[in-house]
Amino acid sequence: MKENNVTINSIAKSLGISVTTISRVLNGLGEQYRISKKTIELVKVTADNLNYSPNNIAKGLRLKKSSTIGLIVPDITNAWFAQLAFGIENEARKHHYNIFLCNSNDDIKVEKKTISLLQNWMVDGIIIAPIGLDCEHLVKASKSGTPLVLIDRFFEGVDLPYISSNDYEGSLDANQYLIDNGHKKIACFQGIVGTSPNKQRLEGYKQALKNNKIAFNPELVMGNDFGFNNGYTSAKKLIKNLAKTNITAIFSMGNQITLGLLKAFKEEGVQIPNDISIVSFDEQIYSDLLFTPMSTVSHMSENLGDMSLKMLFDQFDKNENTKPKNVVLKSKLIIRDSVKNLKLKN
Amino acid sequence: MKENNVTINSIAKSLGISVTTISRVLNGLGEQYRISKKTIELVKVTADNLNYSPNNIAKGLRLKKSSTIGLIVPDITNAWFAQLAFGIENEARKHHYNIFLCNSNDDIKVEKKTISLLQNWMVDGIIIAPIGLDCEHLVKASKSGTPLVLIDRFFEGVDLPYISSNDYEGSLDANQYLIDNGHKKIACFQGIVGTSPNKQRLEGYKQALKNNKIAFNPELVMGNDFGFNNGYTSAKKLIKNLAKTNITAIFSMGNQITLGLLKAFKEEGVQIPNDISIVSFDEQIYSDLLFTPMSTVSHMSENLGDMSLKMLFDQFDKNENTKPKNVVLKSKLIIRDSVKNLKLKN
DNA sequence: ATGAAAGCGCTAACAA
DNA sequence: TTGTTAGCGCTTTCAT
Repeated sequence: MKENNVTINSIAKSLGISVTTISRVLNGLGEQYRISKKTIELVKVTADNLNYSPNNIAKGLRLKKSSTIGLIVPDITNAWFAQLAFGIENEARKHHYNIFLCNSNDDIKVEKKTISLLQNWMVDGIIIAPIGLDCEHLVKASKSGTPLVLIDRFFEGVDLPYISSNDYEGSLDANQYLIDNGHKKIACFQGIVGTSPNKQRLEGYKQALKNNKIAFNPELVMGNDFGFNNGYTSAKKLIKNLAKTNITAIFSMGNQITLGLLKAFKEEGVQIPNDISIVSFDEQIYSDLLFTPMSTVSHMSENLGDMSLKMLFDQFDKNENTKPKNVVLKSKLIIRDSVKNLKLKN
Repeated sequence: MKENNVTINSIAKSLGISVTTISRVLNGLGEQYRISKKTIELVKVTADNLNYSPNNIAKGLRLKKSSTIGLIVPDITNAWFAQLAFGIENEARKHHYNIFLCNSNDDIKVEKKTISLLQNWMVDGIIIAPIGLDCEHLVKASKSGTPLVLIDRFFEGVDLPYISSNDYEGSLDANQYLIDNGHKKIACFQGIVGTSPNKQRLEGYKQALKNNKIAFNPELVMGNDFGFNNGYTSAKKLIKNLAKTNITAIFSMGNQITLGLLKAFKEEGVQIPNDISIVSFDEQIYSDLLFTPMSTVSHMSENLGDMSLKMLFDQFDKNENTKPKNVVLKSKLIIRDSVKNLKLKN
């Protein structure tokens, strides 16, 4: 903690002027209160000389406003969330807001704790990519006066403003694309079971099968984590039984999963797309540069930061009749070389 | 801002007990002050029922301690810093500290502003990956009572504790490796000129040349940014004159630069390592999975978060004679397939 | 075993 | 044009 004892109080004393005047001048309210130019100048100069800087904590206590926004993501290491955080932080700074960064680690307990921690910090609002297993604590937070914006995931039938990716559609498209290329036995490498994006993506997978009259086989759905290791171990298992199972394609629900999976395939000499086809969620800057250019579902938006922050600020005005409109990001299938067309003879 | 009006004051009133007692009980000091078990129980239960949660801002003002740490990185989107942030945040949470995340965008002005902003927030300390162009403001901050830990970069002859990567050695190794493989005309794709890692890596490059009696040619050093686009455009330029210049290898100073460069080469059909060899700074989880497995300089440590936080906490104790020891992360050359051995006939 | 009161640094209603 | 003062919610010294 900085040990700068220069306060408006100390300035006031040393100048023989009241704190009010100091406060006013330093907040640019000198004109408004018709404080004499002499005084204004004097205050400004001495504040400068003494290297005064306001104590935001005291300000926050007084104003009941912290100029701080909480950002909760599952994992800042995930490029998608890093980009989100970057956008938000940059935009927030322009508005003189600070960002509390918190990782929930996709752990609902951590998420709940974090929410209340942030509330104790009197954050002016929270932007959160929720785990999605539960939303009671979110509703409670919102009701108790902490504006919320959900990002990436939302809750059906719950009145919390959100910016969501169209996970369902993205998944549907990806799997339809696989099916269009003649794939019928498609393994599904999933993330954390029960989380909202996982549910949506699984729904899309199932629906695509259904639309094409392919029976859903729960044994083809594997894994329970969005991380690299999950992809790696699942892939190793899959490779063992590849001949038996006749699986010809994989639908991967996350970029980290996909990397793990690629690593395993590389180690085992499995060729993509010759031996197995892949479509993966999450377009990345390197998707095109992998040893097999990856077909991906992209669901990023450049101005995600602006958008989410704006949705939050809109709530600050408390104008009940201007509820922020929810946003659904379009997802887009980017086709590259990781899927083999089984309908073509080769 | 949460509008929870439950304060120790309101509890005190409703219970007809003094705030002092409430405060003591709620801070677990009941025993110590020999408050009767009845009262303790009563206070705890009502606090719970009323859903009381302490106002950290008020606490901070009183205690002159914010339980908050500022983290300044150039760009959270860069995987290296994301990993750092993840580690720090996780560790900080265990100690009930919050993290203010700030991107400096490699802009020294932003860095300076951010430092003073964080100081106004009374952060208990700052962990920063400084731009490296200047350190006056850092020294000032440190002297004024805000403990600092520099990460990734440091300043020679300046008494600020740091955890640094051994950029110089890493660069020296990488370039020696290229030279050992018969490369003499090595282009250097650099990041932001003047920043500390860039300087160090450039030094390593120069030294490697010198050690092998190869003249340094400033025209071979190109670019001025750690981003993707810089790699891309520099590579495009380089390709145009590839035949003329006889450049056989590239030393890239950052992973994002390398991705841009790969993109350009892919577009232009330039083969790696046949047409040109590459060694890149920054090992990434996908380095092995690129269309040409990339030889990289790795300089990450798993427990970077713990370490940097610990260095900060050590300073809190203000025990002057236990100054934290600086740490230099070993850099390690990881050899893959992106360098051609020119000494072998093919 | 419990409480009164001061004060952290700031803002703003009210006064003059 | 400037100042007095109360109070944001909390901790802690000093009293009892």
